Amino acid sequence: MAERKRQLVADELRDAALMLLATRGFDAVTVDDIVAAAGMSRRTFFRYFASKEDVVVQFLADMGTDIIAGLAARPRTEPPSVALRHAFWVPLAACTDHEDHAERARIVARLILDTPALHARWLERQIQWRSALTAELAVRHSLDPDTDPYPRMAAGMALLAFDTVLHQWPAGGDEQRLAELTDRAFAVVAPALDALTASHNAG
Amino acid sequence: MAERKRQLVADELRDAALMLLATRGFDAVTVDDIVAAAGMSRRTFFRYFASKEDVVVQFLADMGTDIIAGLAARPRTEPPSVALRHAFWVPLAACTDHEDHAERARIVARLILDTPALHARWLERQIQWRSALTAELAVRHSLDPDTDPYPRMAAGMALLAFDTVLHQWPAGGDEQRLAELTDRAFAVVAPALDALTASHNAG
DNA sequence: CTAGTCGTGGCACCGAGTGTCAAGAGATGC
DNA sequence: GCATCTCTTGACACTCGGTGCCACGACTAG
Repeated sequence: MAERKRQLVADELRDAALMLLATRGFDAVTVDDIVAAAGMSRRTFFRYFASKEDVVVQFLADMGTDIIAGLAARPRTEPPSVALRHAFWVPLAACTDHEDHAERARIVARLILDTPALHARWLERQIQWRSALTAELAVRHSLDPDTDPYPRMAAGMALLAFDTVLHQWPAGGDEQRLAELTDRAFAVVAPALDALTASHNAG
Repeated sequence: MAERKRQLVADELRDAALMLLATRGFDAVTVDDIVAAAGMSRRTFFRYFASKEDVVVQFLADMGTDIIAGLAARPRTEPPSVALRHAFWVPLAACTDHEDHAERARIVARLILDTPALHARWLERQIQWRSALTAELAVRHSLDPDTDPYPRMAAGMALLAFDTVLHQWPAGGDEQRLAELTDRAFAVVAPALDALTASHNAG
């Protein structure tokens, strides 16, 4: 009951923020502007979001856990490139499901790529995902993540593919090409990802 | 003449900052602490460094340009993995040349990896390098960096290898292993980097 | 000795983010 | 219905990073 109200307030804040940020740009909007538009106090804003950047980046909060869970759900017999591509594709496809959700996601993507401060936060988030992915890949292939560079770098390559897709997405127009972009990006890193099976058996 | 004094002041500031930051931690040291230790005014600090993070990150300013220049200097007949590994190895080896310079570099590396704010800046710097590397790789292989994902991802993979080396460097003890770490890291991404020659001729 | 230039310090200011406290809205118990 | 307890909110004050502005002092040219 109180939880719904909390979510409602957060949504109100987030919508007001996204609208202002997308139109005026990140740096030209202060937190006071946002709370004025949402009709709340400055202090309340920081109770719901840890920082101004957080309003935008929190948008991708669940995506990370979904990716990890998706990877864990893939059968271990699958080559790394395939398992990782599927794990990343699921939340990416979810973004394009709902019409308004997709448009908002593109706004967020643009905003993140255009704003240095947000880009930095997005990169930090990526690093968190990479840590989790590294751990998952380590157990998946029975490797020590501290000594063997493969798990960390495999996770990094998957994120690199994901980042490339995100970079090309707002630029192009069609949404259907998202799948194609994803396939092409993962195809580039696939040779290195799947070279594990040989080097693993060898080393 | 005046240039030497500028450099002298900057060094003074940087040394004082690094000493405090390394011992007390990044967040526990204010700019006022730094300028007090260096015997200068707060305003002067920001004339030499754009931000508190900049004191640490500027340490790696020249490295990026060196890497790009190093890549441009490699013969085009070289496979991408070899050319990139050499380009990254040169400034990395330079860090280990001078004794004190090496120790300071390790302090900086630790500081960057341990501090979220600095880590974010380092990632931003990496992105700048990636842009330059992408452009260089694009002309190097006659590809369009906007449509073909390879240049961007190849640059990203090289940086991923570099980042992995930096991550493993302060953890281990020996400096001689730096070359070994670099070789191993680049060996992981080499299959994807050198798959270009086949896909390029095919596509 | 004077005039122009440049680095510097001091000051005021903005914006992000935090701690603290009082007031109000509900839910609960009598 | 009323007291009470809790949870959220708003307001104020404060710290700190960062910037604009201006005046002072040093250094140089004529």
